[in-house]
Parts: sequence; C-alpha cells; structure tokens
Amino acid sequence: MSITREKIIELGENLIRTKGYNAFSYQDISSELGIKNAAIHYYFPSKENLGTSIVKTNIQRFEEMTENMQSRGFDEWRQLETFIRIYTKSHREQKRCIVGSLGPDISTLSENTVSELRRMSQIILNWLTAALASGRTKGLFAFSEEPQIKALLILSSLVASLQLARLIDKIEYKSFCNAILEDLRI
Amino acid sequence: MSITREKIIELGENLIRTKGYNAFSYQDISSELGIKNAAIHYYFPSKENLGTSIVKTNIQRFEEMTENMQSRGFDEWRQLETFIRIYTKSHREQKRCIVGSLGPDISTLSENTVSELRRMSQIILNWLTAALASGRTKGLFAFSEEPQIKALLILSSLVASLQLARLIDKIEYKSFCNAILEDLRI
DNA sequence: GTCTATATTCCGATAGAC
DNA sequence: GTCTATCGGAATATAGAC
Repeated sequence: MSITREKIIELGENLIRTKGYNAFSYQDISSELGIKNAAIHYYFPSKENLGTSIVKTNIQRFEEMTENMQSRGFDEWRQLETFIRIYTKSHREQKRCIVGSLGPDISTLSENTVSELRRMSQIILNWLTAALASGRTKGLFAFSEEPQIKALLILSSLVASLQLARLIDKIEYKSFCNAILEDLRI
Repeated sequence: MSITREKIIELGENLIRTKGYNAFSYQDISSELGIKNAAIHYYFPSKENLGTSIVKTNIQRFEEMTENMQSRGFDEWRQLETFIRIYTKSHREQKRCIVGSLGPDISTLSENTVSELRRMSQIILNWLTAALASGRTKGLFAFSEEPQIKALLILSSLVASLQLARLIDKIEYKSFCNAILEDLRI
C-alpha cells in the first residue's frame, strides 16, 4: 500500500469531516501533498472511489475498536464510554463523524458510496443495540424503550450534537455526553 | 414582493433540504422557472444572499408557529407534539430541516448566513428549553436533566434522525418520535 | 425592473510524458 | 508505476440588453 495513497485517504477524510463532501476538491488534497490535482486520479480514478474507500476505512476502524473491546473483556458501561469518547474527541478537533458528514449529502453520492455508508450506519447501530440490550440484561443499564429505538436515539443525539455544537455557543459538550450516560444509570 | 423572488426562495429551500447547499446551483432553480441562471442574480446577487434569506424566512415561520400556539393557549404537551410534527412531515417528504441541512456546511457558508443560522438554532433551542421547563413545573413532563441539556438532547435526536432515516432501513419513524414523547411522560 | 449574453474561475477527468 | 499537461463542462458572477 502506497504512502501517498494513505495520505490521500487521511486528507480526504479530514476534508469530508470539516468542509463536507461536495465542498472539497482534489486540488485541496493535491496542494497539501505538493503534487498536481490530476495525480490523485491515479490512486482514485473518480471522487466516488475516494469517498467509498474512506467509508470502508472507517468501517474497518470501527470494527477493530469493537473487537478490541470485546477481547479485552470491557463491560457494557466501558464499551459505551469508549464509544462516546469518539465523539468528544471529534468535538475537540472540530470535526464531525463520517456518518454525520456524508449522510446529509446522500442524494449526491454514488450508489457504491451510499451502500458502504448504509453498511457503516447499520454496523454501528447493530453494535450499539446489542450493547444496550446485553447491558440491560446484566442489570448495568436502565431504559424502557426497545433497545433498537434507544440505540437510534443515542446515536442521533451524538451525530447531530457535533453539528449543533458549532451553532450553539454555551454548550458544555461534556455535560451533554454525561447526560446520555446518566440517563442509562440504574 | 415579487412572485419570482418567492419561488426562488421556495425552490432554494427545497434544494438545500434535499441535495444540500454546496450541491445545488442557480441553474437548478432557473431551469425550473424557465429562465436563465443569471436571472437569479437579479434577485439574489450572490448565493450567500439567497442562503441568508432562506434562513431568515425559516426563522419567521418558526416564530409565527410558536406565537400561534401561544395565542391559542396550547399546553406544553400539545406544543411539543406540534413541534415534532414538523419532523414527521419532513421525514414523509424525504427532506431534512434547515438547521440539519446547513449545519454540516457551516465552514463553507458566509459570515451572514452562519450568523442567521446561529440565531435560528438559538431561537429553537430557547423555545424548546422554556417549554420543557414550564411543562415540568406544571407537572406535565418528567425528566431529571437541566432543561437546556434535555432540549439539546431532543433537538439533536430529531435533527439527525432525518439524516439517519435515509441510511437505516427498518426505522419506524413514528415509534422513534413516540419514544421521545414517552420519555417525558410522568 | 427584469432578464440574457458572456466572462471567469474552478471542478473532475482523460491522455500521455517520464 | 507515478505524475503532469490539458480538456470539457459547470459553477458563480458581471455587464449590459430590453
């Protein structure tokens, strides 16, 4: 795997998460790398290839994280805390998550990219649903909704919070995330 | 107020809420109206003027709605139900809300548009916070968080739900919204 | 006051150089 | 295998016609 290719993916991901898919160009990436914009086309023939690869990379990263927590024997509380930490980190870096960045542009994305984005959302939601359900069975969490509905409520809160945080001044992001966790406490 | 101008605002709003700000062009609007794209510049010299006007229109619409509910003497339950109905309607029409559409593109918007978008988010959040607080005082709602945090949780759930609904298949949007309301029940 | 012809810039993409 | 010169088209925007 070429180093340039990896840098393109990294820069592309950052651009998607800050400016948005339709607002960044190959030029943004190439100028950062000190090459011509057309050189990017060697690695990713079209922008949709780049977009799809970025989503795939993110899916892989998420799955590595959950597998890692599983093998380390994290209980559901720690798993959820770790998951939420992705968002506090994104907030600190003034970025959004991939789902929250590409989701709004779905009607302008290629079929392949949309399909990978769907897969990613589903993987995240399935994981969260399972964690909530088994955590409740173990008596770690308390909530009255269906686990899938609760997972959707939490996920959408987190996704949009990164967008709203840049619009609302007085947000204490930490206390926002704490409220999500406290809500689950027995 | 010219009829063409109003149609431009209406079409622009729909385009922002379906394709996104950076994905639509003056051509999309002008072709729909049967005129040249440059004609739009007569009404809105630059795209940022159009964007700002669209946000202002939405602020006005929201304020008319809340004033209307106030003068009709809606209690906090009915107010919240009416507010959530905005989102079920958007979901049915496959659109997002203005805040959820423009929020992700904030780093590419002009200062004026961002400032209006900030104002809009703040107005919505302030209204929701006040409704939750007074509803709880009256014994209509039950929740343990600070009203402002609770308002933020609800608002972000709704904003992102419109994005996630297009990514996750098996969403029962109605039951999602019901869960938000049920969560507040005494 | 309303709209068109036209300019300019930048985008994604192809063909070909090294 | 890696990158550049260059194309065709679309975007925003200006100047000027009716």
